[in-house]
Amino acid sequence: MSLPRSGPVRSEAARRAILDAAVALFVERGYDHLTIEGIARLAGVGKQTIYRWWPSKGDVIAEAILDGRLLGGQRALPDTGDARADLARWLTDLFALRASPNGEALLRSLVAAAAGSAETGRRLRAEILAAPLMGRLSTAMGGATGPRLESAADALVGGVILRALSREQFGADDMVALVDAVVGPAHADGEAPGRLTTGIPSTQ
Amino acid sequence: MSLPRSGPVRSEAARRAILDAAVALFVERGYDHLTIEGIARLAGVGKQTIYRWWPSKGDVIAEAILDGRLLGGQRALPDTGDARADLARWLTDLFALRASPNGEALLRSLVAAAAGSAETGRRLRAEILAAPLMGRLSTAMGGATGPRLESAADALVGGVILRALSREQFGADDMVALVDAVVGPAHADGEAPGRLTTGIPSTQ
Amino acid sequence: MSLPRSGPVRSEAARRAILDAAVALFVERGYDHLTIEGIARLAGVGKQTIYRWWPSKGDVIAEAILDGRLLGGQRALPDTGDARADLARWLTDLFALRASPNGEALLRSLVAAAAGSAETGRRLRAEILAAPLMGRLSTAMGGATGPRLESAADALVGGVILRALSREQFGADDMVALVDAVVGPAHADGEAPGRLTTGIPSTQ
Amino acid sequence: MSLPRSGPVRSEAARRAILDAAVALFVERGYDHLTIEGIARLAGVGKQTIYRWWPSKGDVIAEAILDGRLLGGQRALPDTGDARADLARWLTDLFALRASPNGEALLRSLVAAAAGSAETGRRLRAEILAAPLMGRLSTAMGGATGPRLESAADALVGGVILRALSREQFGADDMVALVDAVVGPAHADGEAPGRLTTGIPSTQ
DNA sequence: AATTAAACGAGACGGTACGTCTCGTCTTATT
DNA sequence: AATAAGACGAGACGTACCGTCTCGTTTAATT
Repeated sequence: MSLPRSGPVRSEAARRAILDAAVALFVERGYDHLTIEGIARLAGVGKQTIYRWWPSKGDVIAEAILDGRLLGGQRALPDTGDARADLARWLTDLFALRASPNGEALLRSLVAAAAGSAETGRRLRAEILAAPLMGRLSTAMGGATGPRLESAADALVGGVILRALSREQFGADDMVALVDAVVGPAHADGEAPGRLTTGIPSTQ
Repeated sequence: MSLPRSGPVRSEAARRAILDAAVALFVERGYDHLTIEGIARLAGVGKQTIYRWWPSKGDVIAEAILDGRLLGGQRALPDTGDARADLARWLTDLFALRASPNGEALLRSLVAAAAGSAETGRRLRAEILAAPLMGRLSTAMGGATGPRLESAADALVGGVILRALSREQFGADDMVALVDAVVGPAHADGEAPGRLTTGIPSTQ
Repeated sequence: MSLPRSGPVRSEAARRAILDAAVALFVERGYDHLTIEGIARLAGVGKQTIYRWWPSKGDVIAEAILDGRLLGGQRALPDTGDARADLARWLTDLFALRASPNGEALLRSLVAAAAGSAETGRRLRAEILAAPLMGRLSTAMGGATGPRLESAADALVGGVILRALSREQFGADDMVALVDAVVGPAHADGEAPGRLTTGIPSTQ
Repeated sequence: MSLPRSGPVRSEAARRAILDAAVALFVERGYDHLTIEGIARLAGVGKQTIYRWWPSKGDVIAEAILDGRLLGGQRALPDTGDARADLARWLTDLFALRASPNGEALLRSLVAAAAGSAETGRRLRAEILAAPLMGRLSTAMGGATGPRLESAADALVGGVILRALSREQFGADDMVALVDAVVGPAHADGEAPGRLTTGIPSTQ
């Protein structure tokens, strides 16, 4: 039951141009050098067209994330059969944002965007902590679910973010240590990895 | 062995006024509304006096952190004998930045500052991950040290940061779950807390 | 043949406010205490609105002169029938810029503006050497025109300016002497004023 | 009756270095780009050493003029026997400040300095209107002296300055016209130059 | 020789203004 | 009515100088 309305409808072309431009500038210069004027200029769009549909640059970025224009590839997770190694590998990729040049700076920029915009913060976590990660992590933890699983996921991703913020080197070994810290170390014998030895077999 | 130099010496009064003003404005308005002009105005100082000694507003904040003007109280950790509970309590405090009004927003602001300034990032992690936390965490983990301990600390603090960024509610229960995820769950019996109950020592 | 352009048109209100403010500050404080920020402040206008339309404060003043906001009254010339006396009187007025308080300082300020801005220099001379002066001077010189007339006008006005620059006193008598020097002295008898009495018309 | 004073005496080396630096920067960049800091830097001198002895940059320039570092060559006047031609030639030189590159800009800069500093104004006129010009001009005017002569000199030099301010072209012909306007035209016959040929003595 | 005091180089300080950039709002002509 | 364009008031950016004020060193005249 919406009011019938005449006149042109929202331009999808403009919307796309804006998001494309925003992503391009974000990747190139980072969140805090990102400006509405710059986006409008690059997109060939009037500033008002941006302000009409998004309240802030943070929300433009949030929508770009939702559209998969940022972080899109981050959802895929390798599957080598070794869940722990897969997780470590995926975290390494996250840290370097898929090995793109300046990927670590880009991750920090995403964090800055998240700090500045509630919507971006929500979406950033939702996208990173998406199904593949949670599934594999649950497996590695012997089927954990609920708050315990969520906390573990937060701990993993948060650990990576904290290292990125501190500009510390963070190599593959550290990622393994991080996974160990959260999932528990692998066992010397052939037993399934897991924190508990209650006899309930890890289904990994 | 520095070159002897004549001329007036750096004004400690100006330095203090600048850091005080920066902290006040940071707490009040957040990192991205923090401006050099605002700091200079409030501190009663010329802008050049700020630019003379700090390359950016991020470095001013970094020095404020180092001076203990921000996060100062964060180093203390309760000691009730129950290391796990103490850690959970301390994380709750961190999340809400010692229960100050807008404490969570302040934490996000610190993250934004860390994202924007390398020095702030380094110092933020260094100050948060200071001795008390590491000591207690090591205890709770059964004496872990080295990369394993650092990773666990990153995981704990990073988990809190990620939640803060995502604007999710994060109550005391969630903190306990986070500690459990990283340290391992408490035991029903009186045994020493630890991840493994098999008697097999952590080989890490 | 200009490109068709959409968008708002230049604000005449802003233009007027800027010129008014510039003139007020110029008269009050002189050219070298005139600042763009001061003009913007007094005019209630953003700085960019000034920079958008004028490249420098000199050009703002140049436009004010062209608008008749400065020197406006300078074009009128008394007409008592005695062209020589009229010229001397007018030069006296010019020297003291119509007897305004600080008029002489104002004249020096105009000279400073002319020295600093090409456009102001052009307009200053054009406005001062306007029709009334040239007409009367031509009469006083017995109908001179062309370079000879222009040179005489430059000599008269330049003489006044040089005295103003040197801060020498320059009274009515000196003005008469200046007119005499350029136009030639009055004759004792009732003959027409002029330099040559040979009856040979000046062909210059 | 000065108080006995111990301590070092004013450094002549510093004084010279300052004036040299001031002249160099003035010639290079013009009066309004001339700064005390720039002079101090180039002279290898503390700012206070300048402020100790001169109240403003205008007074530094005024002293440089007095020292003959600026306008030094301007006092010489050619002597070809034809006073009118000599004057025209000298005015041409003045206009182009002895044909130095940017000489005309330099003249305008001197005018700006004179407009801004009383002492510079006084000295500028005094130096330009020095003995050689006055002598030759008096000759060309048939022995005029006193206010009449001064007025004529002002008219000549002022005419040149006004043209320089207006950025008009001003060639040798115009200089001749200016001399004619002030001194009177040359005669076809060999008679002595002068304004009146009637034998009626100038009553001035 | 020791003392005293000013001149000197260097440069930190609180300020003002520069010219540029971006903000978010508003106005126009076009589609 | 939505758009591209862009003018507007506002104000922060980082830089350049202002004129004043320490500093520590150097240099003379006076003790």
